[in-house]
Amino acid sequence: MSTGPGLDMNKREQADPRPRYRQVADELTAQLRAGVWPVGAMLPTETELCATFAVSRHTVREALRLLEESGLVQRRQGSGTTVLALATPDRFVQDITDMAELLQYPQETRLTVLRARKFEADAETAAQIGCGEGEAWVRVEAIRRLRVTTAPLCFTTLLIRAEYAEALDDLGVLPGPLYALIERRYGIQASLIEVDIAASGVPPHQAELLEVEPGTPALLIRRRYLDGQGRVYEISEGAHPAPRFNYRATLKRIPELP
Amino acid sequence: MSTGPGLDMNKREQADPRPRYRQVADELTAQLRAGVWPVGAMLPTETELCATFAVSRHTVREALRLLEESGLVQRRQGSGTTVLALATPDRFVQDITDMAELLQYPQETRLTVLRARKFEADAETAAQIGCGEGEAWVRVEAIRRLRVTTAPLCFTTLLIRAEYAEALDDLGVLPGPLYALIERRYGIQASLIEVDIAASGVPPHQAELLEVEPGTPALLIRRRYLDGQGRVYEISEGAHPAPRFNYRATLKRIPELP
DNA sequence: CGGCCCGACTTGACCGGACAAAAATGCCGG
DNA sequence: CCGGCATTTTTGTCCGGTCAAGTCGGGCCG
Repeated sequence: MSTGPGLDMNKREQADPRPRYRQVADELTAQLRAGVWPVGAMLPTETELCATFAVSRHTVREALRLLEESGLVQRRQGSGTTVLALATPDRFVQDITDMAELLQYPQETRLTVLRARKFEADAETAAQIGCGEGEAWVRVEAIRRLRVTTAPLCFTTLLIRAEYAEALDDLGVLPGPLYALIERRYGIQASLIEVDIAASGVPPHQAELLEVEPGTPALLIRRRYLDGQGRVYEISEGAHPAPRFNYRATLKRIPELP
Repeated sequence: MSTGPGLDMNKREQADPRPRYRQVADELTAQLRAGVWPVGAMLPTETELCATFAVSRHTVREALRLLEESGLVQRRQGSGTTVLALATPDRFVQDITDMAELLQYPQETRLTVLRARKFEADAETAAQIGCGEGEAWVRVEAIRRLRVTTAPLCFTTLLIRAEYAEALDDLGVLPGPLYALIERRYGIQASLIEVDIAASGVPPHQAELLEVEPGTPALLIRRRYLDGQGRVYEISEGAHPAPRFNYRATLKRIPELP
């Protein structure tokens, strides 16, 4: 039953024979964009969506999975599907502008900027969805701005996530899914290694290797930060055969660095 | 800072009554890691895997989807499923080391290093899978090192992908899936904008905005590169309502930059 | 009135089947 | 020998159903 006009508007059958669930996902995205459901609202149940689009539940679920991977909605078993973000073209321009502006700051001060942005986003989202800033929903928009995703593991993602690890921790975003992916892909458990270079007394440019535990080497990717108190931080992702939590370690001075 | 439980609350996923397809995916991953199938080999067909694990084809497909998202295998309709990478702990250490070494180079020379690495990886993979360097499979390992994934869109990913856009183009990796995600999420078509700053005559630090077409503004994220001939490139991702291909545009001089 | 339990509702996982689409394969005639 | 065509193989999509697991709210009982 071709009820929805959105389903009928597939333009070129021969050029774009899109799968059904992609059509459903696109139609849902369009409705999200049109403001049918505001941020924080709940989508119709999967059964209702089946009736709406005249497809089976499997197709609806596949479409919802695509939307969830895109970061548009969030599904919770037993509860329902909620709208995470209103992804409009204006929002895209705003996001790009924000990130472009962020890149203009020196590397050392970006974390400070991000922290300030977090509270702005909290207030903005609170006003948008009409609840107090202390509510759990307030964090949605802030999290969206620096979302740690269940992305396929690529090292650039890993690196950039390590770069903002501290800010992400402040925002309440946990790197669990990423670690799960590392575990599945490499068969090891990765750990977040945090080093207070200022406390170690070793200048960052002279520190190369650190030991998390005696006899347990841990590789690290050098990333240096400077907080407001002039303390230098080095946060990295490394390979370490231990459960996931933040490690603190002291630096080891090395003689030479090519 | 807010401290809090931090990563501790993430540990509630310790007791896991894992879904079946995750068990299948883990078992397949383990066999991949054990070297049952070498890089470039083809996995058993889905029907055979159904018989092997005594599950339905849907479960096998879900497991293969997980593996594909993790970058371990590649599926092609009509052909089969092939092994992309042997993801061992040693490989993880090697990858981390590679990226850490890459980060030690100045930003301007990283692309040159990546290009050199590409040919090394080509030769290495060719020897590993036993085929000529001209074969298509040679690119597999190189692609894996800087894989453009169909990741949920996060702007850090987008930024870092833009940073290596030129290298990724050299490696034959096309940013199609990423654009498709941008399109679904924001309802617009994003484009890769390439600017030859040297030809425009405008110094990079004085150039802020560019016009792809008359009257069509395109935001850009500043990323400057220097190739071997001393030419400065600026490659960025922007919002532009046009089909996906690389744009060339001239820079516009701006008076001031904070 | 408050805490607890049970049931309705919703998503998660899985099955067995069916057909479509793309690639590989083999056959055949030039 | 080789190019074109039909067949087979393999993955992609979709259906309708079943059961499990988590969430939420209302009613029961202390």
